[in-house]
Amino acid sequence: MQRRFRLSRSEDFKRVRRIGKSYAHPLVVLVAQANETSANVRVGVAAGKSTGGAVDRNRAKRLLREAMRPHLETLASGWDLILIARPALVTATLEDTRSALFNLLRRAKLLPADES
RNA sequence: CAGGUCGGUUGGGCAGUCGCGGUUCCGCAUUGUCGGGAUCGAGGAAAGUCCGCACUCCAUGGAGCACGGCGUCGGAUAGCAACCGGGGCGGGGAUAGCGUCGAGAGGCGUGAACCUGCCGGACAAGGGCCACAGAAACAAACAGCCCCGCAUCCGAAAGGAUGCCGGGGUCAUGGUGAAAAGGUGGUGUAAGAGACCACCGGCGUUUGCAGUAAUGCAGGCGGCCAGGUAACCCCCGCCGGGAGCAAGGCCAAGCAGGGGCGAAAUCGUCUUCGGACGAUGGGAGACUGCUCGUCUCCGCAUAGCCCCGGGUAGGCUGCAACGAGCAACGCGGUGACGCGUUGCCCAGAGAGAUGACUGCACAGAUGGAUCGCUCGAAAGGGUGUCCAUUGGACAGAAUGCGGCUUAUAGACCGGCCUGAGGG
RNA sequence: GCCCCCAUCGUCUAGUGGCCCAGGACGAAGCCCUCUCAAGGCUUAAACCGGGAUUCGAAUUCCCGUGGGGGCA
Repeated sequence: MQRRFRLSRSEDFKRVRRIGKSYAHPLVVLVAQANETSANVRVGVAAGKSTGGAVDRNRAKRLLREAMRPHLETLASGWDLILIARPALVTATLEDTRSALFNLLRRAKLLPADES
């Protein structure tokens, strides 16, 4: 996932967490907020201390970024998303993460019509 | 070969596809959050932050005190208390092994490699503490033993016995305790005691030998014996200014022009009579606890590099390297480490890059085949081959280095000690 | 990333190296009281974060680790 699709500013994270809508899954939590000023989708990835050590946190974030990658070009633009890793994600495979993320994106009605 | 023990190396390989970050080059009807190429991209602990440095800031890093740290000897280093090699005293190794006694069980003596803890001073001086128990915790007499006196009794006397009696000697014996003025044997004595003697143990001192030294071994002499605790205060010696890359520098933006602290003047010279300069004294601040010393500012209502409050959470730099640099080889050293030659330029993010999938081999583990070799009477064991399943730990750089500590599946290599057999 | 601090029953805490197999309060359990509950009374259980060192003796002193908490642009 290239940097231009990433959410990085601290204030952006705070805004999305405060007023965005959240969707939960045992592996991952999705927080979404519409943002007209942004040209494309921006995604932030987070893993708290409860996820594990530095190795586990990095792996969880990599899995989420890799699972999100195919959706970046097709998703409706103007959305800021945050993906929060849960402890069970450490033992999940890439396929598990993909299906969990697909499930969440559909529930948030972010997928284009032909994919859903 | 068996058993024990210690150290070192490694920390997964190859290929393909997709993806991420840095550097650099090229391209463009599209100069961008563009496209393409080349190249580089985690560790031995990157971790804990326990020590030590580099570097930066505190104007300079000055003296003394306070405070803190360290403390056997020698070495290594830019530096370190922690690293390396020795020494001493403990604990383990040790139900090893060896010797000896024994029918045996086992007893006694001695006990390697190696691991591990501690290390100035308690005789240079001083203070404190040592609960409970115990008579007494650094000096002491509870019981006991012994002597003398007195009283009573027995006795003709000599003398003997007894004592809620008195005075003294003594620590051998008893009990307490973690610890009670060396141990054994003798001499000695009223009873005893290093009071004296022999041997042993310990301390001090001295000579010789070995060693750079700590120290060890052997001998002589001496008082004959001095409790423990300094990871309690303390004394002696040595070392240390403080903070830390969120240090620090630059730019942009933003909030403000808020509150607190706050002194004392005197004299001289010049004067255009407003004042200026100098000296003494004072105040604020810096040197991060105090004093001195040094420096900056102020001068009668304000200065201040002071304190509080308020604001910013963006970018560039520090910061990605010619360095206490890395690799290979050689030499010196037991080793920490040093020297030389050659080659190399080797991660640099910023919500934080090194991953995913597939295939192929390879260590290893488990199960099976009962096929081969081998040990065995057998049960069974060892090893090879084939098949299946499984399968690679701990863990992620954030200014950089040296050491330590902690976590770590396995694989490979080597040293030392003890024992057995063979040459 | 860097720098500090803390750890004692379930919770909050006290505790000069020995008087501590660690005291108190709340809570818990049992009993008494009451027609029942509450209150009250009595009783009981329950802890020094782990390991090593110093010491005759460690919750306390020293070292190493573990787990929490806080501050710094």
